[in-house]
Amino acid sequence: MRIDQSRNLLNQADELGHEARSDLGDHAALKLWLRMLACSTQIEDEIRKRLRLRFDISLPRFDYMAQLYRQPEGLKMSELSRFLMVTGGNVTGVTDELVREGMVTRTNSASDRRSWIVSLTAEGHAAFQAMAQEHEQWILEFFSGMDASTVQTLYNHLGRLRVQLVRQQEPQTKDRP
Amino acid sequence: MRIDQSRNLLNQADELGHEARSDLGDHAALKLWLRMLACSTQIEDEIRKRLRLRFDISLPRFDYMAQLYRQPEGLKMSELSRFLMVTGGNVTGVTDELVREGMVTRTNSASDRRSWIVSLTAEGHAAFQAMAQEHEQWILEFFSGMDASTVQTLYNHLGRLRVQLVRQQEPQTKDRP
DNA sequence: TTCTAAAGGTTTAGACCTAAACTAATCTCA
DNA sequence: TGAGATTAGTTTAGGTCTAAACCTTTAGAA
Repeated sequence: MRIDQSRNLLNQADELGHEARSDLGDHAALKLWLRMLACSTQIEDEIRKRLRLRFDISLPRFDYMAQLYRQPEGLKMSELSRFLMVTGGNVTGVTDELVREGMVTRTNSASDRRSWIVSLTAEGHAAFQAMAQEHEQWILEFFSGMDASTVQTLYNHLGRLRVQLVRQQEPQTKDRP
Repeated sequence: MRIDQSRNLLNQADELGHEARSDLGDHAALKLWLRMLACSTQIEDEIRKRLRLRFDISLPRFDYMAQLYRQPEGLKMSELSRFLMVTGGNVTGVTDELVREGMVTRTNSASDRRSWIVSLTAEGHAAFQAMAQEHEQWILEFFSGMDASTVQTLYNHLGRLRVQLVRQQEPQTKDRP
């Protein structure tokens, strides 16, 4: 057979999935990025799979409910769109479905007749709480091989990375006097 | 206004995007995961945007060409499907498009009349090379705030994480004697 | 007030992906 | 050898997302 199936797990991790765009140069940053992407993709896919299997819900809808869960007073559609980083049309569709299933309600905004205020129903609140609890256990499982100080180190480094990314990609310094 | 818009960048990084599923508990692993997801998503979205802008190509097609680039002798459709972690139907569609644009060719397999061997044309090879070079510069830019030793540390930690994930999620030990 | 620009939300067309049904070729093994 | 299982690839129906056109309401300026 052409493909050597007996290579060890470490080499496998190098070649599986996204870690394969790097054949031009081999700068460390590129390799880091591809490995980070591979990890994220793998975890996200597994979460997606488990959410579908255990609760018959998609990840985008889970994220939608998570945003409402932390905002008991509800959110405008446009705020949801911004927080979830998806288009308004998408929010409209997901909201329609979740309303149909009794998970959220649309209320007229008192101050703006164009707006809706969307919030979780009691049923939606309870449903999300149950899902979130299990979701957190999955994450603990995925990272169970990493000791606490390593987790903290990674968390700090990625925090700095994130700040830099935000700075790089939003260079519009809109100073309002 | 209800939303405090004057918070600093660090707090912003905490609350933007995916880092918002964590209101139930606050275990470190969960926070790490959400931050890692936020970083990956942000970088990936930016790459997607730039690929579209500069080369009018989608990220999936870029990844497809990357796989062929490192396999000059070509790949079977099924191998592409496995390496890219997408369904066969998807590979069929992307291949059709890239063939139509002269980037790849389908050749009959000598040993298996069911199979195609897909490989980059000379034009496809050159096109990918140009894109990959620029792509790598983008990555260097994104990680430019991180010193070399930090990059290496992250790379190693994520390597161990990846190995563990593979172990956890493929527990089927198919020993063939 | 009234005209215009902007913002909130919806609809529509289309990109990209999957699962499942399908055809054709290959493999297995009694 | 030959029936059944498996594998390679394609097609189809449907889910999720986006961009852009659209309508309504609000805000700002003359």
